[in-house]
Amino acid sequence: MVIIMDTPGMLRCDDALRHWPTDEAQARAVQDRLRPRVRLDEPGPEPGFDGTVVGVDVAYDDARDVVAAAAVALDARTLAVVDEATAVGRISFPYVPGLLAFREIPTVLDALARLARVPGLVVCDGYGLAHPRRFGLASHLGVLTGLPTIGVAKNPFTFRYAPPGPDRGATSPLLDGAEEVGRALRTQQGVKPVFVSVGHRVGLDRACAHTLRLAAHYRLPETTRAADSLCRKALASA
DNA sequence: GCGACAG
DNA sequence: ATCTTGTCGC
Repeated sequence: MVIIMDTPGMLRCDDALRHWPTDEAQARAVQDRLRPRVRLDEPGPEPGFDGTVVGVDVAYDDARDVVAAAAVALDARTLAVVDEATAVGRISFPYVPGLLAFREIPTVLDALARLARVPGLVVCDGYGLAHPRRFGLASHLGVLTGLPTIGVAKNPFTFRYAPPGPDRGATSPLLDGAEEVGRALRTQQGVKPVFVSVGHRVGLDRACAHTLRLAAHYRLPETTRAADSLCRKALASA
């Protein structure tokens, strides 16, 4: 069912899924066990690299207990859509702040595995390092797949920030106390910033550069807009 | 104990 | 995330 591409540093995703936690205590233990495998020492692919940037997103129908995920691949140079894939499944975990990954990742892995090419970068809805235990959705997905990942969130979660300057590209630190866990990034003039954090194998500067480049026309990156639209369609026809 | 809380 | 109409503005 889940066939993940051959990536350096990847984990046995099928094992991870077989031992998927069923309660919050188990889930937190999984995060604590996997967190040391996050790699924060790589700059990550440079904007315009030769490969694909893949956006992933998930939509839910709690009444039917159905979840649909989408993965949309854009050419990193032209930002043209070159591939897309979807997957549907059962809801595997409730929404608990701090444990979002356990709700989203199984179906996202299914969708990712149906892409024709290995992504060069995966853009997630949500957070990576900016997480109570420094292991958000983007970091978790990165560690399981071995792929470079970043998180782009629409809300500051529990973190603090001063509003970035008014111009497109302005940033300000996203803070957990005194620690910078990500950045608020103004992607368009006159709109609320988005909140960028690193997931796995990507530095914060490049994470922001990719996000800004992907958000040339709207507040949110094209990757997440495309994935959001596709997973809703997949849910409607599931 | 109470409120806050990615999606 | 999701429930949901019209409406203000470019």
